[in-house]
Amino acid sequence: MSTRATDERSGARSSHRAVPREKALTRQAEDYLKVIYEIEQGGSPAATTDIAEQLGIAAASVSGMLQRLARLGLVKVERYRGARLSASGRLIALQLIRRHRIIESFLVTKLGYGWDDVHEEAERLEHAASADLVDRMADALGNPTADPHGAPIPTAAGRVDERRLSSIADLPVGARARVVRMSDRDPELLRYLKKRGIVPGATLRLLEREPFDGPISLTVGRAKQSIGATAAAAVYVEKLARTDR
Amino acid sequence: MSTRATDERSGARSSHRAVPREKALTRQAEDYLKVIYEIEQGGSPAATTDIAEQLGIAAASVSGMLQRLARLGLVKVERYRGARLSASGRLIALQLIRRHRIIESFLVTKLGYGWDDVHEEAERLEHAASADLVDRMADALGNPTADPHGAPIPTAAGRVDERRLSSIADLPVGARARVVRMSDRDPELLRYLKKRGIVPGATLRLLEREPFDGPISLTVGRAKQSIGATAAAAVYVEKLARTDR
DNA sequence: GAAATAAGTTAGTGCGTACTAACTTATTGT
DNA sequence: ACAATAAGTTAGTACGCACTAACTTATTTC
Repeated sequence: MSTRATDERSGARSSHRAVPREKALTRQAEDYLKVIYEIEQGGSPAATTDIAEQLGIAAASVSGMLQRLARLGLVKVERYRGARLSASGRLIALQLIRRHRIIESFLVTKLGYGWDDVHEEAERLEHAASADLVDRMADALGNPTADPHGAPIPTAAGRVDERRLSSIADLPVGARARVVRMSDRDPELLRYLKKRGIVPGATLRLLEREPFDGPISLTVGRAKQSIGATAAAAVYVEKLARTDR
Repeated sequence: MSTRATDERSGARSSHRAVPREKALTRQAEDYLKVIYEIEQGGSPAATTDIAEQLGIAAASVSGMLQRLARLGLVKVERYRGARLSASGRLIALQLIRRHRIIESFLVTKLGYGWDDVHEEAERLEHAASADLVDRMADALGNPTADPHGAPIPTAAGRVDERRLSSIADLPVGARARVVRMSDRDPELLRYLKKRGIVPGATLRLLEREPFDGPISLTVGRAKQSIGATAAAAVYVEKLARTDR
């Protein structure tokens, strides 16, 4: 409650240096960095089309913005190959994700939002909230390490657990697993899954999987369920030893 | 906790009508409406230069934006005369002010911010927070009717107490008055005033006033103070009958 | 490995929102 | 009343960030 950093988005002081340091990014630029980060988590550089699709804009617009971000030193672009975040771009993306997840947690815990319904609100607030505010929210929540969907919250310095988790869609038949986190994108889907008991912490066993993205049957607790491939891909799990009972 | 309006800033549904209905204003447009509202509270239409000064931009830029706002039916502009809000512009301004004040209250009450230090944060959040969020914050606070600086909070429908208050600067010598509210603009000034006991609810008596915007001496509680004209102009009061003790 | 297709880029356009410079209208002081 | 000054406007420019259309480079497939 004591050491508060001075506002980091006023852009007032200049301290003329060669490197064109953080000049208060626009909301759009921030959004690009975030989706590039997320796409990169898949292993390969972020392709123009993928970024465009995530943001719901035309691919041509992305080409333009990537050049600007490259000029700002936030991404490295290889022409016709895709973009990767630079260290500073990555930091910004992680801070944004931190904000997003803390805000989601706060909305759920302190303001009675449903966990399936906070994404959009957080999406807007993350660009407006100062680092100070986010730290205070985190304090008020007891500095949680995961958000309501089970996603890990990066530290202010940008450290996160980036382990790749498998989704239900990747599980072999017969495997037992614990739900660790789920995508926060689609409220409908989240409600659907919640109704079926598929929430972070739940334990499940995969019974069988039809080919061609067919239904996947599994037990959740002692209930037997059957879900589609899209739903399965949105649920990330941690495998449990088969010998667990 | 039940009836939540659908998001009012998505701008997705069209329902083609003649009137070009609210198409999700930009942050800037919203800011213009707010300062026009505030200036208009002074009695006369908002002059271009005044708007420019409040927003810290060039007058020429304001002329341009006023035309756009007029096109959107949010203000009425009389050339070379200034702008007034239309009914819909006014509503938007009041909703923004509602957001601002509820957010300020929330930050102070629930997140430990100092009342002298919330303005800037609220200034950003008010554009990002949905009506739903603001209502939830208001609920969590017990639906306060004034913010930490004593400013009245408009209802969601846009009703506010718009009585003009006099500032300390307007008080006649000898008058007793109670501090009702103060400008939230300048944190420094607020801290200065707070240190002197000049906060909403405080009672004071004006002892004397030097001419030419000279110092004003007054008693606050039983302490005697002397403050400058600028500080005095930022404190709004309600006169008390001289016979009060 | 050449043709077909997919992915990516450039060019040109439009809108929002700022700027400066130059001009016009309103107000004020003598 | 008229010159000086203040206030406001237009014109032209720039940048961010989107778009479509047309072109280029990669990848896939026969």
